This record gives sequence, structure tokens and C-alpha cells, in this order.
Amino acid sequence: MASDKASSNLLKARTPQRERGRMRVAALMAAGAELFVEKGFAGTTMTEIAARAGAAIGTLYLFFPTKEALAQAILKEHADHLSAELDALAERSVGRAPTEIADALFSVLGSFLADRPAYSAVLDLPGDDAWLRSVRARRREQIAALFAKADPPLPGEQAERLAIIVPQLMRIPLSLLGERKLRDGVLEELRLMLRHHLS
Amino acid sequence: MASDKASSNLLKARTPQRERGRMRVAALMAAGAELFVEKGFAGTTMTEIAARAGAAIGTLYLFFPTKEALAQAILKEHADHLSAELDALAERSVGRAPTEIADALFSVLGSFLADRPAYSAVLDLPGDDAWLRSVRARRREQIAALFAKADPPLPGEQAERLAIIVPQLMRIPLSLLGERKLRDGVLEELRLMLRHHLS
DNA sequence: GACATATATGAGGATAGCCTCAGTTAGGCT
DNA sequence: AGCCTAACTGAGGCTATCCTCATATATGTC
Repeated sequence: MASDKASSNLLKARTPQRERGRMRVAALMAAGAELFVEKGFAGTTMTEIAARAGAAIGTLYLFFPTKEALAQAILKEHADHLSAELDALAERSVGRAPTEIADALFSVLGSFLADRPAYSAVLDLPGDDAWLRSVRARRREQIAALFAKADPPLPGEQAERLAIIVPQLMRIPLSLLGERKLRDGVLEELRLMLRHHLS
Repeated sequence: MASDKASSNLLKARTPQRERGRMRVAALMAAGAELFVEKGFAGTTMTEIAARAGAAIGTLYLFFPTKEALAQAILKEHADHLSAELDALAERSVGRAPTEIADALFSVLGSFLADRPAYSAVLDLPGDDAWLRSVRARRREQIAALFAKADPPLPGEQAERLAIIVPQLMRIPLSLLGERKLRDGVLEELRLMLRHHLS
């Protein structure tokens, strides 16, 4: 084992070593996330991302070899965060009733999707990357497990269906950015729909 | 009124006059719709659209002055079609119960969205064109009116909320292209959810 | 046939965007 | 101070895409 530091250096991408680097990477990812939400992946230019982060274009490419790599890094961070929250929720909710779990899930997903709109923006990219599929699959499994371990447990097939449905439900109010009151009303209507359905 | 034919000729776009022209325009719009669904608006090139329609690039630009104009034409055709179907549904359903109306709406929207995936693909474009907003608003009003005229009528505010929710619900199963059985299950689950909610 | 108009073509101009690279600056370690 | 490496820079190469235009063919009318 001559070199013990090498590994994930495929010629160009660099992983931040010092504090300043880590801040820069964070700023670049934040700028990218904002712009992907505002103008879509294809509608956003790397130059614009660098500018919003207050960096030169070369710096952006120092840490992310590709526009796609940047999107992937953003999605990975958010997806890992959601996965952790779902794990925590799973612990909290063993043996709870399905309606209670549904409410808790509403709360977790609701604030997650509202705080991190880039998650949806990147997850919705056209094309079916293996990467995207695996992120979606993980989310599905975690949510399905939640319902399948409720008390009384939901049938496995229904749990799977709900694992697909609920995250999509939560995205509906997010499209109503300008109309706060209507957005809250829609969210409440959706919550009631699910409760009625699970009773 | 000297000229009774002029009007919408703004220097470049041409409206098909003969039968061959109409066929070409139809083929071009169909090709564009397919590709916008497969690869997104930004991911599709005008050259590719022309090629799939079996036309030269110049021919595409003969009828559509711009890529955006093509997308708008596609959306307009589909939106008009949906609007007509919703009008017909409105006539059929005066005085019906909300649950019945919901089922009928499921059926109309379900087959419309499945047959014309480009409608959603174009309607979801980022940016908020006045044009897109007006299409969305018209759909919302038509569906809200449906529920508001039910027997017993739903409160206006709830009708508006459902007008936003239901079309989004119907899009959920469409993302499950590969898994036919799951897709049907999800659709049925959604139908039941709405019925339970309206009972 | 002669004329007019709709339809068709595809090389190329103009522009924009991704990414490279040769070199510079900053920060820490001995 | 001297050195090493991370961090940084932005002009420009290369390619891809939108759209134009000068020209050619088909279709109809008299």
C-alpha cells in the first residue's frame, strides 16, 4: 500500500480539505439549488451558478467536474437528510395507529419539501438515471415500512401504494407559492382526505 | 374592411392552407409532443423534432417561428380539447352528487392525461408565462364550478381546493409507466380516498 | 402553358454554454 | 523565511443549438 491517500481522485474533482473549501462548496451547492428551482436544470448555466455563489467559473469546476455532478451532489445531500428523518420517524412510530403515522409523515415531508425545493426539482429530471431510481426506491421503501409496521398494520400492498402517493400529495400545495391562504387550505384538505381514508 | 383574410401574419409564421400543410403541421406537433415528453422541453432540439416528423428544419420554422411557439401551439390544442371535455362533463352532471362527479372527473382526466402526456410536460415548464397561468386558471375554474353545482353543492372554497387537488392526483399514477399493476392499484387507492373524503 | 402562391430544403451565421488550462494567490507547516 | 499544497482565476476552445435565407419544387388557377 504505497499511497494511503489516493482513491476518489479521478483526475479533476477535488474534495475540500480546509475550512474555506468547505464553505465554498456549500455556497456553490446552495446557489445551484436555488437556480435549479427557479429556472430548471437545463435553464441554469454554470456561469450563473458560480456568479451567484461569488466564485469564478473555474472554482466551480474545481469541486464539481460536471453540471450533472453538481446536481447529483445536491440531491444526495438532501436525500440523505430525508432518509435520516424518516429513520427517526420510524423509531418514534412503532405501534402507532396508521392515522397518527400519516399525520407525522405529513409534518416531516411537509417541512422537508418546503425547505428544500431543490430536492424535487432535481428528482424530477427527465431521463431515468440509475442514480435517480435508487433514491426514489429508498424513499418508497422507508415510507412503506412505516405503514406496514403500524398498529394495526396496513397490508403490504396498500403500504406500497401510500408510499408512492403521500410524497406526491405533499407537493401539491407547494405549487401555490403566491397564495398562502389557499395553500394552507389545500394542505389541510389533503390531510383530511388521508385521515378519512385510513379510518 | 379592406382585407378580410390577413390578421395573424406577423412576418414569418404561416398558417397551413392546403391539406398537405395541415398534415405536416399535425406531424410536426405530434413529433414535438413526443419528444417534449421523452426529453423535456430544453432537452429537445428543433432539428430532432423536424427529423422525427420527416421534415426539414426549414419546414418546421415555416409553420412555427420559434421553439416556444411550437410548445404553445401544442399546449393550446390539448388545453382546448380538455376544456371542451370539461364543458361536456358539466352538462352531464348538473344536480349529481359530489361523489358521482368525482368519479366522472377521474374518468375524464384519467384518460385525457394518459393520452396526452405532452399536456402536463408543457404545462409544467418553469417560468410563469401569462399564457401558462391563464390555461391553469381556466382549468381550475371549470373544475371548481363542477363541484360547486353538485347536489348538495360543495362550499365554494372547498370546490376551489378540489379543483387544484384532483388534477394533480390523477398525475400520480402516470409516473409508474413500467409497473402496470401498481399503477392501477394506485389509481384505485386515489379514487377511494376521494370518495371517502366526500362522503 | 403561364403565373401565383404554398410548401419545402439545408448550409451556415450568430450565439450561448460546458468545460479546460496555464498560471496566480492564500494559508499553513517546519 | 521558504516551501508545499489547496484554493482560485477567467480567457478561450469546442461544440451544440436556434433560427435565417436564398433557392427550389409542388399545387392550384386562369
